[in-house]
Amino acid sequence: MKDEKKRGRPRAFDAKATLAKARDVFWDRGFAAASLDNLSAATNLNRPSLYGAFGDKEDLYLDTLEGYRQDGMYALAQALDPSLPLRDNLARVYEGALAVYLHGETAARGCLLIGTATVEAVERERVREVLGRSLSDFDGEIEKRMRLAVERGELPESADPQMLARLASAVMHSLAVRARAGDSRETLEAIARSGVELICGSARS
Amino acid sequence: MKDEKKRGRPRAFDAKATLAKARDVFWDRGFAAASLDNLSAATNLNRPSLYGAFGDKEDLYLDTLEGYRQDGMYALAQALDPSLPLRDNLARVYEGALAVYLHGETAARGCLLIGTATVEAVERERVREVLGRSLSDFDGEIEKRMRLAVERGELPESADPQMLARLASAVMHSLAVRARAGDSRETLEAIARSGVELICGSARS
DNA sequence: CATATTTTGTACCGTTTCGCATTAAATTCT
DNA sequence: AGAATTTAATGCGAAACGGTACAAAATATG
Repeated sequence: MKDEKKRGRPRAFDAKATLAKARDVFWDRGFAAASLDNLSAATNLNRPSLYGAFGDKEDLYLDTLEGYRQDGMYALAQALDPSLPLRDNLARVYEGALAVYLHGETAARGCLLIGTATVEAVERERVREVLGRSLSDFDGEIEKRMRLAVERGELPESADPQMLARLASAVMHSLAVRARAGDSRETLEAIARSGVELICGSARS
Repeated sequence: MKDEKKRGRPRAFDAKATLAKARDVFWDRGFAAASLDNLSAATNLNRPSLYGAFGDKEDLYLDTLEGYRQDGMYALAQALDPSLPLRDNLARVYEGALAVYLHGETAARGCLLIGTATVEAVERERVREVLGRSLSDFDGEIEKRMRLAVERGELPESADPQMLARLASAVMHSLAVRARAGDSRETLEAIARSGVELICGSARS
């Protein structure tokens, strides 16, 4: 399913690598301020090639968002390894997020979705749909782990897995915004630690 | 200090009302996607008048952000009325926020700062500065109330007012993002309730 | 009333924007 | 080898962009 020789002239670029470069442009500038010329320069692709391969600017943007979402979900599942205590799971989630969020040149980039899709969500339905789905998928994955924690006794029976998951996500949303607002790594790590403590606090383990 | 008769032709518009209309445009479209024509149409002001009164687009945007920040700080101080229990204070903060965030035509607008300034913060230092200051001022105001709560015994001595305040803000940040992502009022209210419960949970009152 | 000063409205400028039309190049199929 | 097909590259073009020059209008001052 990989190397089906297609008929015409072969592509001189790797679609995945191109998407990654386009993603970085959107990440820094946002969707609206990223011009096709910016994207063309960053990907070393002419505008017509970009257009032919990915569609218009919004299509390309949605592609990068979808890839980012999938990468995030994979990293989340890794961090939530159920053989580790819930506390460690959450700490790993935040640690991994901060590693991504703080990687910026002039200023930290935060989260691609929260940092750049949120602003477009009001007027672009497709963006709003991806953003909404990304957030709720994220919640859902954490919720699964929370439910397991209740079953195992890591959390008391009275704990509400769905709500705890949403609050765990809330801390991440805040880290994403604050990173982009210029908060220091130390501050963000302190918030992450306190978040873990508060959410796992009811666990007497 | 109000009605100093200035020399030339008087202004035919109210600066504050104009800023409010411009703010609405930025709120829906974001800074980058809001054109001077959009702003001119919404404010019923010609572009040169806009420019003369508020400077360039970024200046105008920063003005609206600053006004929004001040309004928010005032509303926050009101909600944190120290004659009420901490629980009620937090609930009022979130209730007031949701009333603002859910007011949208097609989709909910969320928070002007988190929804539209975050994306510009990376490349526009002045926006990043206002956003950072807004977030930390907000944290600080809640922190004051948290410290009072510890003094009064609403929270245990072991509670960390600064961190609890930052986590209380985190819930707000999440509400802001989720509103714009299309979450329902019911969902957001449930998150707010759970947030209050979790943060005030250590209070045995 | 004349002058100075500020705001308003029209029109315009150079640039950038997105998207596409067209042609050249590279590969497979016959 | 030649036809068919897909991609690459150049360049165009109409529209939108932010910003400003300039003249007309409206007020205060002398």
